[in-house]
Amino acid sequence: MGRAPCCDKANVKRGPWSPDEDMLLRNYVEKHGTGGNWIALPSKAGLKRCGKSCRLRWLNYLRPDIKHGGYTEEEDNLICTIYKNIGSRWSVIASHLPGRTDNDVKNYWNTKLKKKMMARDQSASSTTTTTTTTPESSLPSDHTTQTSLKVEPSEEYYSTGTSSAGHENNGMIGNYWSEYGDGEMEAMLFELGFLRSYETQEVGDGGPWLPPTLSNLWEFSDLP
DNA sequence: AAGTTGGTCAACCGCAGGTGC
DNA sequence: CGCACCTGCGGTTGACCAACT
Repeated sequence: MGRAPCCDKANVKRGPWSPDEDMLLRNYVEKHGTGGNWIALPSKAGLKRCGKSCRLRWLNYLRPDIKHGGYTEEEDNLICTIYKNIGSRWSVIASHLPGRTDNDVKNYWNTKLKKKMMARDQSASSTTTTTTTTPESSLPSDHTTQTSLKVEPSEEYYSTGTSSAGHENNGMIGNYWSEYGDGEMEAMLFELGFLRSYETQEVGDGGPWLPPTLSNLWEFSDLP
């Protein structure tokens, strides 16, 4: 005996959502919230849909803060950098892009960004300039082409805030620091142009890890 | 004009993991 | 501890549309 299906497939509507269905779902969630139970939500909202379908529709399309399309160069590079560090963990990648969903990021990567980055990698490999001492294994493969990849760091990255790891210098950066390994984080920061130079620091036994190159971060006011 | 091909994106599927009983 | 239920996730599918032949 297998697991019971999440819904009665014969009695739920499938396929594209109609404007009426969208309105029902939006109205219900805005008025009552999800109640932490997507399975029961469709019947309460008057929808003949599977709970999973409702959840997906809300998260990927109806949420008020959703952005569609219009990816910036900065977002492209951030997606690429994180992807090369952690792979296809779309929910993690999307969590670093305000207003973007995992589905959206995944689609964008598969349809556009992958090709774009492959083309960029190819052109990078055809050039022979190598300007850093960064370990190849821990960096995006196109890290050597800083000029073509250069991202203009934004105020957002430098927004004030205190990370759980005590990297009080940055809001977003601190969040990343608490999520990724120190080496990876440093590599990513260098990639994005936040570090003056990339150099690792040995961490002594027992001692608390200190952001080795926090002083190495460009101040927002004196970014190169 | 009709058929074909390729790109895009919303939606579905099935699995893994978390949680409560 | 084992089971059932639920959510979240990543991979995949399929409908739609535009460009091309």
